[in-house]
Amino acid sequence: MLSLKFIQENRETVIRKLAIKNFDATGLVEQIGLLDDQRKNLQKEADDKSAEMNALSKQVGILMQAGKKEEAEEVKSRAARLKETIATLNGQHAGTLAALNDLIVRLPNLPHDSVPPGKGAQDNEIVKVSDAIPLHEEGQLPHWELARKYNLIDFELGVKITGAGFPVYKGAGAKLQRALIAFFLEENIRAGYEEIMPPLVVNEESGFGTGQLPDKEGQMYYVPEDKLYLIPTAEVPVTNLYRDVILDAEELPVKNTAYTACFRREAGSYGKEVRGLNRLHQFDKVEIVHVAHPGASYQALESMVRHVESLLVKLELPYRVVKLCGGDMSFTSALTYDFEVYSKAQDRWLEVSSVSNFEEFQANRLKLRFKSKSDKKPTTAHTLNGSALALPRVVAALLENNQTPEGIRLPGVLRPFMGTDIIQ
RNA sequence: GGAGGGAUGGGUGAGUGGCUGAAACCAACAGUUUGCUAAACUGUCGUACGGGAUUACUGUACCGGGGGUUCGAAUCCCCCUUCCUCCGCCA
Repeated sequence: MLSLKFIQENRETVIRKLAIKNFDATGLVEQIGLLDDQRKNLQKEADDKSAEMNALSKQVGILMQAGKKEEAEEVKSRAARLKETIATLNGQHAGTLAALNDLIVRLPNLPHDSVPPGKGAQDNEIVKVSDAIPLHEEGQLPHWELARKYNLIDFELGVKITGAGFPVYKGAGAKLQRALIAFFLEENIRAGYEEIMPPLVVNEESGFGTGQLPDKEGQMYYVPEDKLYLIPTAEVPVTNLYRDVILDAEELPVKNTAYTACFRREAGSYGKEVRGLNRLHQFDKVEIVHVAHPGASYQALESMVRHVESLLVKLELPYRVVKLCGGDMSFTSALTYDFEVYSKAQDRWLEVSSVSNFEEFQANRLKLRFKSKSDKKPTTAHTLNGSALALPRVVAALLENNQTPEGIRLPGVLRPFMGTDIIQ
């Protein structure tokens, strides 16, 4: 969420920038202004009455000790009447604050100045395409057929034991998962990320902290008995590590990486979008998370983009980098780069990573701040995250792009983890 | 799952109804002293939201979280969370 102070001091900017995201904030900003005035007035009034109350209470104590019982009783009854007034004012204040919050959380994050306008995916800006994009050839098999041919993944078995979207990886298929996870983690650690292995379920506070709740509630699996949510991404537990935290300025930037399974209900998806590995309810992903100084967060974003790119280069996959337009960006992001790999047999671009700077948006909710020794007040940090990388579509592209009559040729970097460079 | 005991500022830890936003010590930070380091001394040393010439100063709230009793709660009562000890179960 945006901070109330920022909204109040930058009303025009908020409205102008959110228009890039095709969001008309005019009414909300105005209502927020009105409610904020109301809130301040109520607080002043309630605080003043409370001060009065505290003074009276103190007086009662002094009178009692002095043995002036009657006078004390008189002051007591005055205080009792004041108490009701204060309760009413506090109630109104709480109500106003809640209403104000409801409005504030409806405002999306402001897009960065460089975000191009646009309605959807067709307006995204392609910032880079790797060399040598292979041509689509007839007769090549899509990954779901290759997975069957080489006995790597059994989709039907997943349906039997769980349901659609829960594939069973077998043999070299299972090993390839482990290999990719290990490869990504090792690369991330080498790039300075500390590995985290977090819980796969989180509580409600964490869901709110990163913004999955309340609006994306239906996209998460939920365990009602324990009020726990299965994580849709490692971003949730890892970023929430820093909820309600004031870091020392010297600790920045925080760089974490985590492998987790991810669970998504994906309500409303269908057709070729969900074929094979294209969209799953459970999948594996290695995530990178940054907590950065506000002055350094875009530098951090660039370094994450370069790092993710290096992974795709090492995997020898054809890829492109896309800067999302205002209309295609998420609610919480200020700037997002998507990485897509080309799938030859499907003749499609598949998203394998999304790298975003959320600036203060998540940190405001998380109350994630930092302070140097000389600072009087804490400053809100910036958070960023990205996939490095999500497995299923990488696997799809690896299988489809590397099919040969002899088998699936694997890139050299996986050899140490697979023990071979061909799947037969 | 059952029984009992805890949760106080960065840390240790005092505080059982009023002058306590919280003693003391440690750590940290700034200054004085010093050839440097150390020591010593002095000061600062939580967060949020208000008021204010946005300086000074000042109000309110917060002692794990929520509710209650009271003129007044860190302190008493209830619920929850969590940690420790014991029992049960268990990878």
